[in-house]
Amino acid sequence: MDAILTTSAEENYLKAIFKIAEKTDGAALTNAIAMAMGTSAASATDMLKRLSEKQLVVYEKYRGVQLTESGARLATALIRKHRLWEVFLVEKLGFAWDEVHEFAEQLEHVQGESLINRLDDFLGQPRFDPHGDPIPDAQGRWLRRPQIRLAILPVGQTGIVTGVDDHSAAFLQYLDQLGLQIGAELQLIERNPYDHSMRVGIAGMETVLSEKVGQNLFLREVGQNEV
Amino acid sequence: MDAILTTSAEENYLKAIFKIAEKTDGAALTNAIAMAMGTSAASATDMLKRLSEKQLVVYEKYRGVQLTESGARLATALIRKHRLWEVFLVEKLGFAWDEVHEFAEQLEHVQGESLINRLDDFLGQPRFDPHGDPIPDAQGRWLRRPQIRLAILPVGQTGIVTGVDDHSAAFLQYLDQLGLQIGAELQLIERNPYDHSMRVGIAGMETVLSEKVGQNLFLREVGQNEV
DNA sequence: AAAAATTTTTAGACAAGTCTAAAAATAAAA
DNA sequence: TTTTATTTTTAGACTTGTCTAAAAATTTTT
Repeated sequence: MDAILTTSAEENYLKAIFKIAEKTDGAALTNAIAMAMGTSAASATDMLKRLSEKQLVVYEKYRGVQLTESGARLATALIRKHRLWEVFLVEKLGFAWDEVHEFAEQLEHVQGESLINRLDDFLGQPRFDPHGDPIPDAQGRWLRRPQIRLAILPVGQTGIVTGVDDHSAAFLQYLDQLGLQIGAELQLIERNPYDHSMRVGIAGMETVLSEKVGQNLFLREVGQNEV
Repeated sequence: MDAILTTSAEENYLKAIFKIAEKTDGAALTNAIAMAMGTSAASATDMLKRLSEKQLVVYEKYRGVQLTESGARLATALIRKHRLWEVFLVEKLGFAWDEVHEFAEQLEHVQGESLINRLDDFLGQPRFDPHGDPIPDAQGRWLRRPQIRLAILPVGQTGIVTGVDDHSAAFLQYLDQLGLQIGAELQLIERNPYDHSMRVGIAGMETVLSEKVGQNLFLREVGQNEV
């Protein structure tokens, strides 16, 4: 409950650990963390010890770390801040969804509970950010939506774009160009058995998307169409 | 013209130097800087050397520093950011004018030209912050308004509150309580020759204000009233 | 199960920003 | 003008976060 003092660097590590732990079974290995942070394994080891001293992770030599409850709470709060600032940047300041990440990386470290809660209210308590990622509420709870990658959508199915897995500017700009913003409708007409590329319909137009695009695009299924 | 990389600490020193230089004749002594920063003179000396290496100040041993053109430009940009964020916090998030300083201290260090310019547009390019301080534009130009301290306002004169010199929460809250927000009208009825306290009219009510309050309150004179 | 490859940790170093204590320079007072 | 007081600088140390190189532990391969 008492506020633990953390530096920006510590917070960034916590966030990286949180995201790694999400994909694995809760543990994060030193090398994976170093990779995610773009630092050396030696630096990561140093930081893991520091985080361990602050009781934000449980660290076991050669076994990596696991977030403690307060560590996870902190990471979640950080993600909340990041995503709310992204909503602000897009909705209020008019930035494109591929321009906001770096700013949000900085803004998420601004300290002060009341600031982020007031921002949340100002924005109308959005539950998803401009990339479709869920925003935890003040208690750290988030909504999960049923969504499926385009890559595994059944042929003939129609879906609404709900999010992306790849957040790179290059991918987001490509989606913009295709008219595939969040909320756009897409129909999967045919999947090529050779390279798994897909013929799709977007706003009445037909295009072909690579498997890579399919792997990085999330949809909500909305209905079956005859093939 | 090329962007000089600065740390938050360096930026804070630049801001402090700028404010000291405003009050003196352009030079800032080591001790004054240390005092403003709440650090030791030794630490300040270290930093002055660093800023000098980056060509942000001209440093002369035992003589203090003077901002270079790029140093002054950076300090001005920082003040612009601080004050624009304060406007955002008060106008958009609904904070009181005594609550925003600490947040703005953090927000002013968020890097990125486009962010602050878009924020400026979003806010309607305000020329004054919630405390009445002028906000430099993107070119570093600011408006100067004719204003006078209540302490030297002639008796019988009416004024509109335009700003404060003391930005402490205690003072700002006291002003709130008196109904003395920016834009409020105040009439100086009488000045006590013994302690220079003042009998004033605010919104039809009479109160007595100390000289200290008078020293920290700025007004625009709007008219003569018979005594 | 031993050898090879990989991962992780330790050791030692560096930069930024801070500190205290002592030395040096400047300014003020006698 | 000499002494005293003040200001400023230097010297040495500490913390955070980083690095490289080498050592140690673990995992994988044979």
